Amino acid sequence: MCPTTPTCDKPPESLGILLGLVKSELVRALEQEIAEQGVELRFSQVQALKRLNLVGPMSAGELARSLGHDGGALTRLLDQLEEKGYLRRKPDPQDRRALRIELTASGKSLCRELGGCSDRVMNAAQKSLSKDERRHLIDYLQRILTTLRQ
Amino acid sequence: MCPTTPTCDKPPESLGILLGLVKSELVRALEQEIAEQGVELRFSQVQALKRLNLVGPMSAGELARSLGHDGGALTRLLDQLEEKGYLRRKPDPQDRRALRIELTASGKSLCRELGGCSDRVMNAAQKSLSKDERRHLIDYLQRILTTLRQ
DNA sequence: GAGACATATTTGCCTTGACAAATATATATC
DNA sequence: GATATATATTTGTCAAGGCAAATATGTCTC
Repeated sequence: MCPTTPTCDKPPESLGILLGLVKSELVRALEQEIAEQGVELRFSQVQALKRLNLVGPMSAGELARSLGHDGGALTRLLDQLEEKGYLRRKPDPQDRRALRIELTASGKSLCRELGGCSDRVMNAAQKSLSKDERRHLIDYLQRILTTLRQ
Repeated sequence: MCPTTPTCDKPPESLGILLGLVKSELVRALEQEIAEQGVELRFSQVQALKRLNLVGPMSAGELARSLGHDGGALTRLLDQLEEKGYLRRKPDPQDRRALRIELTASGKSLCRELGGCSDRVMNAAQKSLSKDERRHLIDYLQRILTTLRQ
């Protein structure tokens, strides 16, 4: 229906671009939902809090890797979230170079509030996909990621 | 094998994060491949050139939309590529507000050189996916994108 | 235990890209 | 055809995040 002829208005996006488009729309949708709850947080900040809430305290490096951020970016993300009182940096008793990042009571309660928010957005976004298709999507992406990282 | 218990080291990524991780690895891989060809271009610049090469001259707005960029970002992208001599801005004869962006001879020949580069990277990345799975992946992503844009 | 090397975090610098305001032109309405 | 509104591009401003250097600490080898 849309062959790659020069006359075709919308040739299929390359995978790289498509991924970027979907991600930025997801970010936009989630940030809007968050804002409607009266909370002032960006996508990455929400993801960091969710991660900490899900797996518990961890080092800055671990958190950076799981969010796909560089160390420098994470330092600044932590600054913002600590400033807002949602988490705190504690020294790691085993390793004096490292930090143990943990949610404050306020951070945990925010995560409870925000809990459904993110699920709602993700569900709405994947409305047209069946349960199986959603699983496959995640699976394909994880396989590509694994390949790219060798 | 990896239930969402607090003791699990690597709970599944959220879709939003996973998309970002895959995209940034793809970008990194492509930029490295490009650099190895001795060409100094970033991911977005390559995508813009490929797009122009594929569908022919178009307005700045069209190009921006197909790359998922804002107008301002596109102006600066065009500045860089025009500076390097790969494209030129011509006035649109039908609409004096608009531009007609077209590749120069140098831009076209660069695209020929780069042609296989991007395919190689994408193929390597999707090595573990079958033809059908690759088609499904694109399909799922496009459906999500359509949903998000209402 | 001294030196060499690896790792965790922070900081500085820089590029990319979003958003909004400005400008120019097109289109529609009266 | 004058006015209002919509669209195309450019520019200013800003925040996010990548990379590299700096610092502190851990680990390994002799």
